[in-house]
Order: sequence, then structure tokens, then C-alpha cells
Amino acid sequence: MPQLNGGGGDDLGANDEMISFKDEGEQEEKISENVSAERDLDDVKSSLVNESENNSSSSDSEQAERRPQTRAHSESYEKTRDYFSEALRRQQDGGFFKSPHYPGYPFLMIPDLTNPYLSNGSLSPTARTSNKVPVVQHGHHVHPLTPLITYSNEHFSPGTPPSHLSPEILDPKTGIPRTPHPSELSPYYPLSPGAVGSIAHPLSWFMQQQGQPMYSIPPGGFRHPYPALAMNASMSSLVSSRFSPHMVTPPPHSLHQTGIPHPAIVSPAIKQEPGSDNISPSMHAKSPVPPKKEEDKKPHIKKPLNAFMLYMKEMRAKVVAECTLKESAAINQILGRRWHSLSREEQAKYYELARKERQLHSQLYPGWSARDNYGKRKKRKRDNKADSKPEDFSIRNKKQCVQYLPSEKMCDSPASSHGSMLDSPATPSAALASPAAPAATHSEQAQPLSLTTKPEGRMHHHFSLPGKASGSSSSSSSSSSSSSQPTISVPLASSGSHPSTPILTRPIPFTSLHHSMLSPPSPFHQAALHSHHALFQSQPLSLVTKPTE
DNA sequence: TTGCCTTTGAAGAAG
DNA sequence: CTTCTTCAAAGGCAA
Repeated sequence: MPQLNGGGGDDLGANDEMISFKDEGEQEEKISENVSAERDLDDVKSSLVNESENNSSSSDSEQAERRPQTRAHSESYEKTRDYFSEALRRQQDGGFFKSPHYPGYPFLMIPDLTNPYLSNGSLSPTARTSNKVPVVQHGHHVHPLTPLITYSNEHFSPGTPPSHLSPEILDPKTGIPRTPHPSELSPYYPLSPGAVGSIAHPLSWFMQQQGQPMYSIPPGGFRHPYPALAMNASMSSLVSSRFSPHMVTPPPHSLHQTGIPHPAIVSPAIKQEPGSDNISPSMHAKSPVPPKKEEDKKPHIKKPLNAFMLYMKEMRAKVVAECTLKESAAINQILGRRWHSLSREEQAKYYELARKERQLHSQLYPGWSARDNYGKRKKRKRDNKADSKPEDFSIRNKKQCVQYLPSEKMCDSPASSHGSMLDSPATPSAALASPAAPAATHSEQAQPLSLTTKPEGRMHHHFSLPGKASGSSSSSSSSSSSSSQPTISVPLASSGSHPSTPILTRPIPFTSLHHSMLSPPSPFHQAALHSHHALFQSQPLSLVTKPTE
């Protein structure tokens, strides 16, 4: 990502961004102060707050060091992994994310990755409960992002040594072979010639370290077909465990034709945490599709994770470690705030990863549709909100806030506990988006109320641009230009965007245009919008009400 | 045992 | 074309 070049050297446009960030930082600091105040009220735990927000490298590193000691059972590989990744990133970045690239890949290879899953084949229940002392399994460096993606490993031939790297990687966008980014070039690039054909695994660079599959592995999935590999070297397992020699080309339909469990595939019936002893039928079913009812047998292919989900996976452990909180709901609130506080570049990383993820997913499961998973879950009762009047929901939200807020105070960072529910998206992102941001942020704080509403209606939707605009990953590569809405393609590249980040090049809805000049496109539209919101703080209320309507 | 809660983003469905 | 709904992860909690 060029944009990041120079860390500080961010060039063009960077200034604005930088400023915005600063504002954010300031804001955050303010918040921190506030938090501090609150801290007094809170018990010692609150002490954690600071670092969570600041992410002080020192604290992280300290923690990192400590954790490894306890590694014995670490909680979940993932968490530790995340934690490390974070720590790593800090180290590399010096506490601040400067390099857009995924520098850490070198570490990937570190064999250490003792993957609990691999070792046991399952996570010990205790592990889950042992959050209090987040343990790190491996003290090695892990790139923050690497851990996230693992899935699809299976598609690569196990037999292929990691070293087997494809020299060239097809540029998703252009389809033209390109020299992989250094970060991308991992010695272990798992592509097997035959395997995914010419398609390089978009996430391969990412996957190497991954001990845990991004998608929950189907029961069978975990059971590595090649136990030896799995059990043995974490590394090999990582790389090869999921690779399947069988995998030649993506199945035309959702079901993995190969019958090889993919991390993303979960048998509905068997859906379970990785490591469960149960061997899924599908697993056994390595044999070509079992002749049972399609439904029963049909493996559940999970949706690819979006940027935020990726971020969550990475950061959750860290947040958990910093906080005493264990409830995901609370943690997620914090993560949501942090997400907004991320710099564009940082978010861009995740968007890019998510894009690749989707791309890969689509390649693996060409026929798969998100709709396939509809109804798998029980359903959400969120419906309530629809019923409830604005008032009601506000109240309801309030309750929620209260419920989780405490924790946030303790742990959360930046953004604010103050704002309480406000996660105000606007905050960080807005800041990024526009110079006006500062004011905006300020205003937000002033009007925390708006936050309460947010949950209800997902305000961003209202602002949001054409849904597809931001998204369509796959299309993104194609340069989604077909947005009916007036859009301007803003090559943020000029502002230093990563070349490979389609996001930046996406067309920006006209509505956010003015912001676009300053801010990143699509994924960030929201932010821009939020900033917008800030600008119009005079009418924040409207936002609130809208959702209800 | 099961679903809820909570977050953002993507995608599909519905209007 | 816009809006709404569902699902993705995750783990404590409630029923």
C-alpha cells in the first residue's frame, strides 16, 4: 500500500488523513481521560482501559511476554494468535501502523504454532474458560492478519511443501500475473499447481500462520485426513492440513465435490467447534458425496468473513486479555469502536483481506450463495425493534448499553466509553474522512444520545451508499463501475492507497464525493457519511429516527 | 441444550 | 433502486 509508504510519509491526502487521525487521537485521549475518571470509580480493572485504547506497544509486549509463559493451555489458539499478531504488529509498526504491507509474513513460517487444535484435535473446554489468563501458545511473531485466514488450505496439496510457491500471483483485479508482494510471497505459498489451477490462493500469505481456520472447520475438517501431518507439525498442518490433494478445481456447487472438508464447510448437523471428537460423516465421507439427502449431507459452507469479522478475530483475544470481559457482546462493542478508530490503512488491510477471502470463497464454491445459509440459524429476534417505537427502542438500547457499558468503561478504549453506545462510528472514521471531523467528534460526544439510537437502526444503512457499492468484492476486482448512482472513481492511490486494494479504487457515490476527496472510498464511505453526520450534527436526531421508521 | 446478545460488512430478498 | 433481513465469529448468560 503505497499510501502507507513512508508511514509518516504518507503523501498526498495523507495530511488530511493524518490530521484527522490526530483529531481522533485527541479525541481518544479525551476519552481516555474521561475513562480515567471513570476508572477511579471503577475497580482496578479499569486500569486496563488505557492500553486497550492506546495499544501501547509496551503494554502489549509485556503481555505478550507474560502470556507465553502460561502457554500451557492457552485458551484458544486464536486468541493467543491474535494477541501475538497484535503485539507483533506493534513491534513492527512501532506502535502505529505504518506499513500497509503485510510485513510480518516472514514469521509465518515459524513452526511453532502449536496449534491446540492440532495437538489435541480439539480445544479443551477449559481453555475457553480460562480467559482470565490469556495464554499464548506460541511466543512467536505472528502477523496480525495472518492468523485470520486459513481456510482453503485444504485445497492445496498436502504433499506440496510449503516452499512450493508460485512465483507469480494473479492479480485479482487484472488477472494478470503479478509479482507477489513481498509479504505475499511466502515461501510456503501453498499453491499447488494442480490444485487451484492457476489461481493463487489469495490468502495464502495469510494462511501460513494460521492455526485456526477462518471458517470453522467442519468436523471432518479438523480431522485432518493426514493425522500425522496434523498432529505433528503445527506448521505442516497449517499449511497442508487443509490442503487436499483431491482438490483440483472448485466444485460447481456449494457442496464440496471433492468431499473434502473445507474450513468454510460445516455440516449442518455437525456443526461444532473445531476439535470436537465427533467425526463428521462428511469427513469420512471423503468419499465422494455421500448418497444421503442433500440437505443432511450438504455441508454448511460458511460465509466468508468480512473485514470487520477478520478484525474481530484478530483483536478479540487482545481485548479479552486487556479486559476482564468475556462476553462477546461486550467485547464486540469494544471491537466495533476500535474498528472505527482504525486508520484507513488499517481498515484497508482488512477490507482487502476480506475481499480476497470472498474471492477465494467464490472460487472454491462457485455455486455457493449466501442464501444457502439462510435459515440455518434460528433467527433473530431483532424483529422487536421493528415493533418497538423509537422511544421504546431507545430505552431498550439503553438497557443494553447499561448492560455492557460497564465493561466498556473498563476496557474500552478510545472511543469511548463515554459515548457509550455511540460507537459513533463517526468518531474515528469520520475524523479520517473529513477535516471537519474534529468538530464532529466533539459534537458526538455532546450528543451521546444519538448513539443510543444507532444500534437500533444501524444508521449507517441510511447513509449508506448503494449497498453493492461498497461491497461486491468479486465485482470490485472488476472495477465495479456499474453503479447507477453517480459516482466518481477516486483513485485513492494517489493518496497512497495500496495498489492492490480495490477498495480504494472503487467508485465513490456522489453523495460522499466531497468526502471522497479527503477520504477513502467505499468501505470507508460509512465513515465519510458519519463525518457527514457530524457536520450536520444539528440534526442528529433525524438519523436516529430514521431507523425506527 | 439452545438461542440471545453485540459488532460491521456482505449479500440476498423484498418492496 | 432502496431498504430490510440474514449470516459470518465468539463466549457468557438466560431460559
